[in-house]
Amino acid sequence: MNQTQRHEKIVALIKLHGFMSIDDLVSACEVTPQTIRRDLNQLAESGVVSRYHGGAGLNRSWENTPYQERKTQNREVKEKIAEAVAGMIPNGASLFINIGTTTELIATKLLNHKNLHVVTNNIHVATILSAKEDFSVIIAAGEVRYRDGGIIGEATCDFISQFRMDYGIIGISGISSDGALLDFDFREVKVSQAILEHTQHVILAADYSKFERRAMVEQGHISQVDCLVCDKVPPPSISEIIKENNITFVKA
Amino acid sequence: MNQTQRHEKIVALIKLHGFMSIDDLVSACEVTPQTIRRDLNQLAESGVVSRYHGGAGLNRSWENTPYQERKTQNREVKEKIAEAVAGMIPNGASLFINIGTTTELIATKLLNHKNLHVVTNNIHVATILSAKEDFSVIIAAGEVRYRDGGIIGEATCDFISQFRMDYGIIGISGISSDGALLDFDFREVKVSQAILEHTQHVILAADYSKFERRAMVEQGHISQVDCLVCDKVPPPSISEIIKENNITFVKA
DNA sequence: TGCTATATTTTCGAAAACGAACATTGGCGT
DNA sequence: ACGCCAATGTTCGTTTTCGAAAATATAGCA
Repeated sequence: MNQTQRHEKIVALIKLHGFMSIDDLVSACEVTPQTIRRDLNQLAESGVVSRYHGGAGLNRSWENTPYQERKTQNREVKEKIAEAVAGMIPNGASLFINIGTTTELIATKLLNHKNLHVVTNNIHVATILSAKEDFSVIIAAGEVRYRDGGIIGEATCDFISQFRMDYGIIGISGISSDGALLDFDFREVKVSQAILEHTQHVILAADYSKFERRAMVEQGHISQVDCLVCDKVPPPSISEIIKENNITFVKA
Repeated sequence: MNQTQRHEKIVALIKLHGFMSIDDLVSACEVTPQTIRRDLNQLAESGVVSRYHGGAGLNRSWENTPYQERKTQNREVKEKIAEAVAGMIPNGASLFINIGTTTELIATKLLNHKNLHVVTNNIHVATILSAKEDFSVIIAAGEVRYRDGGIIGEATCDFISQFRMDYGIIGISGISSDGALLDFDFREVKVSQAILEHTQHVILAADYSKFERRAMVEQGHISQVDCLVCDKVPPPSISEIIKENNITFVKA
């Protein structure tokens, strides 16, 4: 095996496992620890992997995709919201889960449930939940958006419209003070609307920062929602709308 | 922050990053290296993470799903086949990619191409390829099979039948000596048939072990294929069929 | 063949990480 | 207040890993 080939192999192994110790790589490549060290140093130099004492792991820069960053924003808060939402879903229920970092977190919290029937247009949610043998996970068709793994488009809407589920879990980009639900991509909005229309109980998961964010496309109105889960009590204008429409508010 | 909270935080960080060095965790948790060491040893003891010199990484047991194991079987051979197949695809082409460990590997080798249009029923392929901004990745709808991330079912076939692509890349479970293509799941077979029917050039990627494997469901016949990529020359009976049908054979 | 460049192994002292033992802190119940 | 116990910090000798340098192997070329 050539040096270049070995480098490729090492990178592949690290990408597969997340981390490889020197010893692991020694037995995988059948060369001396020193050679592996030299390889790792070179690969680290060129920025392909991150060097650590005893081995090497995934490159740090990979974390810095905008999407991954968003994922760590407000993580503590989002986790609490996610747990609260997961607690509202009974075993055996059928549910929609749409695009969003929060909804993805909710998916991980649902892994201890049993016999859920899930329809989603989020490829990451599908991957997470398909690990459970007793879940039936159905993914919508459409174009996969590269930045967040969301599936959008007309085909997606048509597909979703075939179902009628117990729960719909949706995230949102922003909520304006008059209660309008806002998003950035009109194709995603269509999908969300389809979910809203084909669901018994709609649960909106939104951390407080969403009340201060503007977005371009109107997705619907908070009055279409049955339950709002948030980390803080929303601003007065929203609170009033919630009361008027008998929306359950859950503070995580 | 108490010990339990810190442990949770450590596990979360490791799951997020794949690997954390002692130093990283020290600055993240603001405790002594020794405390982190103690924590990591406890967590490693209870099997939550894997301990390494200088830090800790994701648990090894995660790799041992049957699917992940299959993925590393014959890896060297499959990589060569994958590279050969990827080399046959021109930039800007449209292609189907179906379920299979080999096809997944092919997807990773396609990452250096430009402007591909891909339709797939493999959730892992979709995840891999959606990382490229200039690709359009379309995923089929249907139920996600937990063991390999394949999407199958009637809806999947209908969806695929809407397209007409340049290339179809398919894997296979087994090939019998009379040239029949075999698989284990009849729902998957339907999808493969749909792909065969809606593709200009069908490329079959199969390592030699497939010629010795039996499977239950007949998916089609090797004569439907335009090109076979394999690591060795197939057995005589197959070679004859290949010649008779003018199938291109590529040895990786 | 002999020369040169590159890749790899071997060797070895320095630096880092390790674990064990001991000291300190901060609840918690009596 | 007192002692108890678990968690954390501190110290120190030991083990592991590191990287530089020298020795060896491999390949290409005159």
